[in-house]
Amino acid sequence: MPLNRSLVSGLPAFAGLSGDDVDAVLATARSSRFPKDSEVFSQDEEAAQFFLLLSGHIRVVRTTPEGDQVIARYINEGELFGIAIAMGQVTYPATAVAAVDCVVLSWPNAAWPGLQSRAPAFGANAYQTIGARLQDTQSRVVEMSTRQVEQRIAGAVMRLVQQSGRKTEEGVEIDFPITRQDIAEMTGSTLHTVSRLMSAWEDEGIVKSGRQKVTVTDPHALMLVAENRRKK
Amino acid sequence: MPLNRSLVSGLPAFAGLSGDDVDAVLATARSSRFPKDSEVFSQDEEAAQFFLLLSGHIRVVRTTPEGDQVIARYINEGELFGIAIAMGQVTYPATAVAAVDCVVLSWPNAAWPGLQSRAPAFGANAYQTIGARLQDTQSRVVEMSTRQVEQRIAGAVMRLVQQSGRKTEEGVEIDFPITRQDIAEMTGSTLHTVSRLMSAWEDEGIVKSGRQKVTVTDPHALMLVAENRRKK
DNA sequence: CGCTTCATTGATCAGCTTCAACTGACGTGG
DNA sequence: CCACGTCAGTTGAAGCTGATCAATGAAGCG
Repeated sequence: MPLNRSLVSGLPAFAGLSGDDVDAVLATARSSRFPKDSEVFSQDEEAAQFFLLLSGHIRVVRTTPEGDQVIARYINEGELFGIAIAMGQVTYPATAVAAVDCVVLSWPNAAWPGLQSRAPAFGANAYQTIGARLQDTQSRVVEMSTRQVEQRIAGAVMRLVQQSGRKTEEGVEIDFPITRQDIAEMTGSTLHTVSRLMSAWEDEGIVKSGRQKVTVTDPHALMLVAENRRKK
Repeated sequence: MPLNRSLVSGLPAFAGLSGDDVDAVLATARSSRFPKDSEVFSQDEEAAQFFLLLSGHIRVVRTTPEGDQVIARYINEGELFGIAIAMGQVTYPATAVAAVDCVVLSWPNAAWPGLQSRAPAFGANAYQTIGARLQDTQSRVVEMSTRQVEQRIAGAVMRLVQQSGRKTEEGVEIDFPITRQDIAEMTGSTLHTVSRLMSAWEDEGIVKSGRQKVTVTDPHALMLVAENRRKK
């Protein structure tokens, strides 16, 4: 069963491609399901494919030799991931875990050169994705070097709701289950500190949160926290 | 005066190119000198060119709106930098400062598409550079999240001597002037902490350092410090 | 229902920043 | 060429942020 171009035609990764080009790219792809908590690929594993997330949310995690985990990023619907091939990497530098049930497209790496020549815009979009991630990651280094934990956590939560927020009657909720531990691993902190701060924010009416759930009720106030301009 | 291909033919950025291709790439380049402490390009400035460092050392710095500075990386001889064009960026995300007198090649961004088709391997090498920097930066995030300041500083010094070391009779010296403040800005620390730790290392016979100068006399011991496996 | 996972909250403490003062090296202009 | 100003580095003291340790509670799951 061939994949329908309407699945992907609106995505940034396919911007600038003709309908025929889209079909040509899809011809070498296949679609698969990954249940919640399953791994799409694993750190240091030989990179044989690259991926696009059709639906769901994926957590990209790096583990140190000592066993410490750091969340490199969350992948949202429509984004490419695992594109080691486009960076000239032989292995995946991190593990990709389905944060919820996911549907992904995958291409064998062997298809990459052909796609490059058949639809150069597709390759260019992939490179742009990598460039954007490099900038994001640099910004994260700057943030970790210059802001305190509370500001970093506030910033991380802001970004999560902006990229993966879902409106509810209470505010904007992060669209997938996320623990205090997860937020700690995104910010270079501990679940204890995250818990304390989120409790304090809840008292101030900035967020509402529960088990694996975070809802921002006052985004403006959270922004002020992130910028350290809140009146205490 | 045309540039001689022998200037660059051994560099990774030109790997896989025929001699004619190298000449074609060089045809659109021009060479210029930047004296110590001058800026090659500036953060948020519109990106009009991309660069390759022929000789010298360049410091790439990000400045926050609050005025905090973070050193994103040092560029070594033979490396591409300022390749915003390859990441689809309109402005430079950081400032590039000559750490010593430098010679750089520069290309107008307008030449990029032509180079891509004339010598695709050149483009591929640029993308590989970006991919490698993304991995480096991710590793830095992991390091900042999981290691203490002493380990991070030791790791940063190790990397500097590996990438830009020059053998002397005392050990391996970092090949350009670097201050405690610079090392602090690379590691998310302060010049005071860097100074204290380097003094302690000097007492232990691991390094010798002076004004804008760092020499590692016992790389193995420094590695142990970086891995937190030193017997105190 | 018992077990596991996730979250909360208090108490303690240390690693690192911040503040402050001082020293020595460099270079430059009179 | 020397005096002085600036820059880089050192080191002590104090204090705070955030980690660590510990214990308890609540929610979900098999």
